[in-house]
Amino acid sequence: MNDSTHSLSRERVLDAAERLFSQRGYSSVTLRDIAQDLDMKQASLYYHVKGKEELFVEVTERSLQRHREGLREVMQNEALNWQGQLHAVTHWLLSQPPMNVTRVIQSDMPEISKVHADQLMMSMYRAMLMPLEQIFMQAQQETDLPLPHAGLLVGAFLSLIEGIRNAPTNEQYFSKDQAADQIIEVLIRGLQSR
Amino acid sequence: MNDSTHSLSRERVLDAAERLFSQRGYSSVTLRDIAQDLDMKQASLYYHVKGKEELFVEVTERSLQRHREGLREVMQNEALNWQGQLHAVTHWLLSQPPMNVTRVIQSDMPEISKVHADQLMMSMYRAMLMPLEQIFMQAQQETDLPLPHAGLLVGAFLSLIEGIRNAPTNEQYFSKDQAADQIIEVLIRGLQSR
DNA sequence: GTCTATATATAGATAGAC
DNA sequence: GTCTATCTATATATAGAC
Repeated sequence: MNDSTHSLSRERVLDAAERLFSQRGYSSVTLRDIAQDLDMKQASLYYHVKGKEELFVEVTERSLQRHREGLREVMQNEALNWQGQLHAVTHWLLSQPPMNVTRVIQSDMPEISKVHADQLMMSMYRAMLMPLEQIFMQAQQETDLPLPHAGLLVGAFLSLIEGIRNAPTNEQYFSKDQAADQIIEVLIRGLQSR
Repeated sequence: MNDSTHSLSRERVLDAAERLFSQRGYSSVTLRDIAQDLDMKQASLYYHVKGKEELFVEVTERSLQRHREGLREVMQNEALNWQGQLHAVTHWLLSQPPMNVTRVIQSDMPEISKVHADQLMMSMYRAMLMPLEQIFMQAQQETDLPLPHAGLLVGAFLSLIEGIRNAPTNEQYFSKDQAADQIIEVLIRGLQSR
């Protein structure tokens, strides 16, 4: 899509970069970290990519396109009600390398050029915020409670996902997906008794 | 508490460092950024602090102690029910520079020494996770719904706070506190009609 | 307490051999 | 495609004048 060569080793570079960037953020990850992860030398990466910023933009863009497609599919798969969609997209998001919207916006974006930052913001909106808004707009229509604006709910929901990701697995017998289901049920039904 | 001198200019250094670190994270912020913010030269910072890592640890520790004290106060102020406490601690957290637990753990901690990381993890638990767990344990007792483990709820709640912080203020006429109240009400009552 | 100057370390990037 | 060697830029850190 972006570059010419689609060799296998290039894919490996992108995969490693995406995993590291998405875990620790743009400025925390060095090209040497990525190379080391691949048992390569830092300079060898330059055969595959133009530079660090271009690498970050490409893997983030690639991840966002995958999110766009993945969310679309999981949302239209069997006409679920919005509650079911909420569970489904949660599981799908947790199956992916973390797309920590908060950190990307607050820490990563300021480190790259404005052109690239604007581009990623646009993609992020189209790939994640727009699709998820649809779910909450459905909820708006069905409920008789006064709900916050859908955009606000989407931001809150995406934060929740990242919170679940580093939930303490120590003291419990639950998988991430089970923990996620429990949290999503709270989001749907509330903490309070009826 | 930590160092000897408590001059006014030292406090200004710590304040600037805390604000920048808490906004953009450890590795994104350079000592030059902090110095520039204070109209100083980078080298001048070394009169006040031993180094970047020590500066980060000190301001993070200072912030956590403030959180410990602030949360304690706001929670015992007038015996609120847990719903009221949830709103109160939310407002208090939003009045502070962001303590983005997710980013601190995932991005900042790996950049510092294990000793310092362990120290901060401990303080973070005592200052934030423990006090907030009490609120959710109250909720557990009152509700007849099967709720997730309190630790999981705390993690989700703290993520929510950070999500609210960078909520889009563009298209709405609401303040952060109003947006927060709306989200917390969803957490309490749920999205779904009763 | 802050400065200039500089040392040292590290990161991104390039050149060229293989 | 990957390597070694190296350049350049930037960041942390130190020395010493004022």
